Amino acid sequence: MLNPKYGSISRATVDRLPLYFRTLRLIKSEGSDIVSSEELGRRIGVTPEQIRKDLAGFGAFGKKGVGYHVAELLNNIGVILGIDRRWNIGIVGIGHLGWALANYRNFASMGFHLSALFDQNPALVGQVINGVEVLAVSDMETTIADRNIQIGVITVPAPEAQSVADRMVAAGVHGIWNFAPVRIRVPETVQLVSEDLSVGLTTLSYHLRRQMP
Amino acid sequence: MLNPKYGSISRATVDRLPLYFRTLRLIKSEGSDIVSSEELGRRIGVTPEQIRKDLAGFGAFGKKGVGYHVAELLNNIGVILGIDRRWNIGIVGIGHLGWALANYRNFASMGFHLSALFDQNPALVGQVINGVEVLAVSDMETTIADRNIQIGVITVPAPEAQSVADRMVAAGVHGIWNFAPVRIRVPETVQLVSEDLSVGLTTLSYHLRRQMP
DNA sequence: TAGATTGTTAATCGATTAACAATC
DNA sequence: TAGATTGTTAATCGATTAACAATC
Repeated sequence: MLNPKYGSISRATVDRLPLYFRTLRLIKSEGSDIVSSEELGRRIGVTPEQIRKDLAGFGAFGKKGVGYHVAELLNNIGVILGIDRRWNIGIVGIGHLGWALANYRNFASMGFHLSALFDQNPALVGQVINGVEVLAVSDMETTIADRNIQIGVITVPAPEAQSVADRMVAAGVHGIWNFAPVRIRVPETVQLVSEDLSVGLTTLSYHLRRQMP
Repeated sequence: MLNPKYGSISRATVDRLPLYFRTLRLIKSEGSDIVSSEELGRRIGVTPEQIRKDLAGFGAFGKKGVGYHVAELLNNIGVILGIDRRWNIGIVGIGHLGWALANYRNFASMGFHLSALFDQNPALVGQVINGVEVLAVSDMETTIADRNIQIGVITVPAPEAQSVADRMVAAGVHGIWNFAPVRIRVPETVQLVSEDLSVGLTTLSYHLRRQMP
């Protein structure tokens, strides 16, 4: 059963859930019906205690002395993550990264449906990427409303990111996934997740420098 | 001066340094010579105490009663992050994402030099992307050695990622930046940073579900 | 039943925040 | 000098790890 007292879940836990989900899918595809926190932890690189603690925040999904039923746990985590339903997403800025995201097939298997693409470059408008036509940025507001787009993806240059976010919010998106390397501000009612590709590479460089000066 | 007792630095601190660096660059380009932890924190969305604590782990870069000299701090953080030198990177797997990374111009401004591209698809081999020719994956070992490539980027499908990583390590890379959604194992002497694009979108979905059931 | 493994409480560890003396 | 702001120490907060009773 699902624990109703949500909210006391740490950010770190939420970030691990997709890892659990992905690994459970793999385990299921291998034909296992049952998995222990020990085995799951070994494959992900997390302690069994951590997994049990994380899951216990949402409910009691396992059987003592047995383990977790793979298909059942997968289903429960899917519901928790909200990927048991369909989310319509729209990408603004069809540069290299936007184009790559528009073609990312893995998203579909988690309920994310590519509903619209936008770019300000007239040469791109009208082109079809992964079955979706690129529209002018001026069409953004009406399209977000018409196609019931809940999630906006920002892949425009940093200086334009805030204004795109503002327009997305005004048009009614509930969440923004930002790839522009700049801090964006949105109302508290809108969920914002920002990615920063340069952090990873720079972290690598930091550790390499320690090692080989 | 730089504090020699490195090593007690938290992961969270290292992850914030690139943000400091990026924002200081912006502040410098705006013409400011001096910045306080208060102002820097306001722009990044971090408390001033956090910034002072983070920086103090590496040395005393500020002037009491005054603040931080922007150019000087920028230079110091650059040295700490190891982006004051050149790192040669090679990308394996020129799909949508590999292609986007090969074209990412921001990397060059932080010392990352695109030195080689590899793909197993014969149709791609010989093509030139961002001035660099795509080579066959079979050429990987010799090219990594010849071109002194220190950082390998993995953008191949998950099932192939581990074997590509093994070959990179054998060929002598010191760090791996992995985008394949799978856990990769490397020797302790090799630095590994993994990105998982699906985590961000799934986190968004999790929070949206809380808000609009 | 005996062995295994969960869910949960307690102990530890680490990171953030608050406070303030040092000093420009 | 007075005001401002750093660097650092102490207090708080939160997350992870360890331990174990419950129970399949």
